[in-house]
Amino acid sequence: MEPDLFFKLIGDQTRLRCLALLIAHGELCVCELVEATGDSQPKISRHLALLRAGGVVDARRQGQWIFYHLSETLPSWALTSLQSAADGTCKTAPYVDDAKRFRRLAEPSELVA
Amino acid sequence: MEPDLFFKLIGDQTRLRCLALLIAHGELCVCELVEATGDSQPKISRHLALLRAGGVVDARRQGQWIFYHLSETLPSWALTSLQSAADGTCKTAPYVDDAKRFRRLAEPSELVA
DNA sequence: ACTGTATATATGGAAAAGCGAATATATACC
DNA sequence: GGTATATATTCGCTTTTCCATATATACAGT
Repeated sequence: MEPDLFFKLIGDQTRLRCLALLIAHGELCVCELVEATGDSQPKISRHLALLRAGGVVDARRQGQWIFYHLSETLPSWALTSLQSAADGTCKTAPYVDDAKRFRRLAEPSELVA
Repeated sequence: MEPDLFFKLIGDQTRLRCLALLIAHGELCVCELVEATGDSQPKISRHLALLRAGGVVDARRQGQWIFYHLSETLPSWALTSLQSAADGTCKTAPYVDDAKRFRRLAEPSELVA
């Protein structure tokens, strides 16, 4: 894991939005990220593929869905950076709006469950 | 300070090499960074200008030299990220070699001083 | 004022990254 | 099998990024 490549991967708003959501919620499928961000599905998918190729996230298929989560093999400095990034985004647009949008989407199913 | 722009700035090897040296030594002039990295002066200067424009570093002129240091106004999440970046680079090429080269350059003048 | 050193900027070109639109693949359900 | 949903990939295009080279500016010493 090359530090400059790691930070280059992190240094994109679309990817950072996805990562912020993944950090907050642990594991999300593509369609949840698509709905939370309001971005197109191919766009999100493409950025997730980059994050996965770079070893930042990992994916798990469950039926129709593919769930993404932070890679377990991230070095500690990378994890710390991601946590700092989350601190930096947690009160900033558009990340806050993503979180709100996601909560609105999640609530109904949470109530059912 | 937009998180994605901050990380994009950090996500470049040349800039990360300069930042690693600045974090380790507090304040350095351009020519020291040029010699420690072995990169060309215009290249280093341009990247420093980007870092300064982005509010990551600040500069202070002293006679002929311009000394660069981390900006004092960096939000804490950015500082934490930079420290993590330093952790990630401190044992990796080419950052380690930069540090060695800098130490070789600094030693003689240290002895004089 | 003139020269040398330190630093900055401008130019031009190559490589990479980004996007939308369309298409392809994989799984689920009937 | 056939249709619907979830996800991935490809294509053509535009924008950005990075570099090397050349040039400009600022200060120091003489």
